[in-house]
Amino acid sequence: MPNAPDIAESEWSVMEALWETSPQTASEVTKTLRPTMNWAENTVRTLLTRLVEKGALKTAENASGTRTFLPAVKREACVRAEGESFMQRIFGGAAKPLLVHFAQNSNLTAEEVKELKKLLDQNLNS
Amino acid sequence: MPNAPDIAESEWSVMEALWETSPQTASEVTKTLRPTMNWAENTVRTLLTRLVEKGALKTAENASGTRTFLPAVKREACVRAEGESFMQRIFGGAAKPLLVHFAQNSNLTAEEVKELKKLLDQNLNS
DNA sequence: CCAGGATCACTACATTTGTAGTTGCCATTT
DNA sequence: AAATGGCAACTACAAATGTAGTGATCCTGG
Repeated sequence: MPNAPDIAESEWSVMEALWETSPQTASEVTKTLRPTMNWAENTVRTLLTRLVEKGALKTAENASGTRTFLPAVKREACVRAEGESFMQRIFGGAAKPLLVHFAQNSNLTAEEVKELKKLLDQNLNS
Repeated sequence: MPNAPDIAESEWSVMEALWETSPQTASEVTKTLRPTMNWAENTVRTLLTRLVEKGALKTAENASGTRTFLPAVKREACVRAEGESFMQRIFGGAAKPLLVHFAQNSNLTAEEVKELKKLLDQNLNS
């Protein structure tokens, strides 16, 4: 049981909302997402249900007895899993070409470059 | 029309085979992929057809009049598109967090770290 | 007490993806 | 000529995804 279920693209937005703030009821999540995704409430409910089935979310009840949703998996774990899979698919699993690609295709500020270089060094010493 | 069509995971293997060597006939591609993906030839043909529909591949004929396939889009463009979309989905479109993530989650050799740092610097000066 | 909004649990339905199978046609091989 | 082997064009079909709609309940304000 990989503790990071497969999360589809639309589902990811829902997860983000709950990683950001939880627990939330279905309608709260809907409102949270309203500005970005203009989804019908039922759409959000479907996604929530699927995520619970996948084990990505858990449910609980709030004071008023309404069901609320909260993450059952850590964001970091899911990011790692997605990242792994992406790296596998596109870069044959190798981190360096991936880093090269993004390093070359991004406009980083001098500040960011500095931070990244520091991180790279730490990565070595650890 | 973004010149980089959406390429699914299985399809990606087919594309890789053709970016590596092209043109190839359907059965050649099948043989090329045989070791990794153990696909029936019809499976490969289906993927090839879909990729042609998507505009990711073109066809031509070889000397013996058999249809051959070859990329219609550059690998680099597709990698960029996939990368964009991934960065968008998982890191809200920001390159730095993405780079931080992969820098931290990869075991790079001292050599690789050195190269990457150099790249980051170049990225700045350009 | 009754209507209306909130919740839930189902159902719906087109696309995309993964993975083939079936059939028809042609050129080659006994 | 009949059978065989490739190749092409369709068809198949289930699971996953995106995006809802419907019907049953329940609680709440008039």
